[in-house]
Amino acid sequence: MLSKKSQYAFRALTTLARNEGKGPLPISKIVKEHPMSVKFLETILLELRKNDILGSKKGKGGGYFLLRPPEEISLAQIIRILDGPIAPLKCVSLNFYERCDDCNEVSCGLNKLMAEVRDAKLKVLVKRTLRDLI
Amino acid sequence: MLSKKSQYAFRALTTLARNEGKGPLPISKIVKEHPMSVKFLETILLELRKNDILGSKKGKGGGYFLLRPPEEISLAQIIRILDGPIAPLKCVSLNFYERCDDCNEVSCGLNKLMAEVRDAKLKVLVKRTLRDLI
DNA sequence: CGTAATCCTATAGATTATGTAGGGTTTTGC
DNA sequence: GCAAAACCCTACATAATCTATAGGATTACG
Repeated sequence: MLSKKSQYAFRALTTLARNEGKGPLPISKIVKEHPMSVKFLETILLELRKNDILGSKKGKGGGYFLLRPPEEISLAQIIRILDGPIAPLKCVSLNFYERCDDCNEVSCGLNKLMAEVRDAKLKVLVKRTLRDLI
Repeated sequence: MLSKKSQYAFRALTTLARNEGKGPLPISKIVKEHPMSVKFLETILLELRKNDILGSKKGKGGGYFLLRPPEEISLAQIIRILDGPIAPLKCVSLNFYERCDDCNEVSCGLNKLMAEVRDAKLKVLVKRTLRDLI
């Protein structure tokens, strides 16, 4: 399940994508379109900025903007930043791999199947971008 | 991410699937193959029994057994019982649907994409069964 | 009857998700 | 310059969920 963080992020990113090329958009404007806690959204956008999805401009007339065109920002990138692994198990995660110590022959059977699930999800989440969200 | 509950369940179910047709298998035997908390596994197997995945026999010589052959028990069934929805959003869930009140044109764009993700996951999770785990 | 097993429910403890608080810093426009 | 607008930062509060434990009650076999 997508966290609220990711859901809110996608709403804000939709607005930012629509605003592409029109300069920075302040949080106040985003919240006007999608009612939610300003402070909470602030922390989310900050996280996206630190992960090079968004740029920002301070001061009057400032705000947030996409660093790349919407079609170059996949849903997978956003979800990984805000929710972590897309794979159902860490031991088959591409970006958050962790060895599973209790991985005997059995859970390894599960591994293979969960890698299939991971690939199925990724096929959609990598192909689909913010452009598809507009 | 799969919960520990589901992971433990799959281990136990693997053992039970291997034991198919050989009568009930007590928890003590399962835990011998997969070291874990007996009590925790107990609550998990109970849940699977209440959801018609497992049958049980009480008393001496009792234990748990599959109610259907392994190839008729999909991973999706187990995950839904123990972890809930497979869809990334309740509002596109087939088995756990809930209306999302804040579903304007934007989150609905997300809806469609998340339904794609759901279908991609289901394609694997419905096709794959306990038989594939053995 | 004694032992082995499941059945049941409550709750404890840990972790994560969600949101809030309270300021600090930078920039702009007058 | 200075005030307002906006982002920046971090800690904390609260709630929910996950994980696991406890302690018995019930049933069945020999």
